[in-house]
Amino acid sequence: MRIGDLAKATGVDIETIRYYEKAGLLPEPGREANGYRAYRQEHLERLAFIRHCRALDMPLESIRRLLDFVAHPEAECGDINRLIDEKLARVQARLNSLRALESQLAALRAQCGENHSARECGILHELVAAAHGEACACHTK
Amino acid sequence: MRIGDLAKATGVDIETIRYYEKAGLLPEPGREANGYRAYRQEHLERLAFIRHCRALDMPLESIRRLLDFVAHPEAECGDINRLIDEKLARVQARLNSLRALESQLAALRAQCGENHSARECGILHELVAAAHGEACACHTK
DNA sequence: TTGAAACCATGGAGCCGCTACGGGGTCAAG
DNA sequence: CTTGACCCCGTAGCGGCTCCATGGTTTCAA
Ligand SMILES: [Zn+2]
Ligand SMILES: [Zn+2]
Ligand SMILES: [Zn+2]
Ligand SMILES: [Zn+2]
Repeated sequence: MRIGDLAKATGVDIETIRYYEKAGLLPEPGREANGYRAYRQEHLERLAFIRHCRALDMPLESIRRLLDFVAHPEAECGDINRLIDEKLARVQARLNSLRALESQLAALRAQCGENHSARECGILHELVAAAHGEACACHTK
Repeated sequence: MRIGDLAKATGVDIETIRYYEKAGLLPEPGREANGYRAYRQEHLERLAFIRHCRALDMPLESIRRLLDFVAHPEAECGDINRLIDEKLARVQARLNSLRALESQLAALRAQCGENHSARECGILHELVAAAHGEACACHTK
């Protein structure tokens, strides 16, 4: 399997595959006589593993650690749980801040109805007023 | 006002202030005889404006455009509305994908209760199985 | 007066996870 | 013999900082 075949089989961009190799996530494949990378089934599975973890938005460093566990199945899995728990906590924290952000933006947006000159735009007014230290619609409460 | 005073007054890191200047968001201040930056009230307000926008997670490019409106109050504010609307849409899209991610991670986490060897870890099993093309707890639905 | 601590300056590298480039080599079909 | 589809490598760019190295300036106290 050449890199293009692997890319097609997994839906991963060729450059990304090479990047994973350089990042130490994907083991260096053998080479054909002309220097082309020659992949085998194990690479395909490994790449699928990586992409599945990426679909869960795990950072490459976490994936590296998960791959270590795959390679050393005798280790205790406590770190795996912790890794997921921490990721979950980060996602929930981000959810909370995004929810707050959503209502702030909505409050700000409500300050301007139709088109008019920027001078009279409620949105711009809020932003400038807040920069002067006054209360703003988006950050009250 | 020297850069350290401005930093203290706004809570913005000194390096970040210099970065905003280089990025064209903060106008170049005058200099003291020794080359130190000399800020005035207008810089403080401008920086507060920038930070307030950043608190709304607006990218620097959007802030640049908002500052253009402050400088040109006769322009129509339609673009301001659009800017907020687009940001709001992006926040909501991100919220949706994060909500999905949260339940995926929770489902995955539920695969492993207590500590045991990685070989028998439900989490690792799911991830490896998914890489083989089998169904996984996190992505069934 | 001296000397340490705290401030300021510049330019460049590093973070993450790619993505896009530029400049080349390889190989089969027409 | 040329075209096009592949492949190789190395480097730079994205955003929004953050940190570093190296060196000059100010400010205070001993
Ligand atoms: Zn308006
Ligand atoms: Zn606000
Ligand atoms: Zn487990
Ligand atoms: Zn899954």
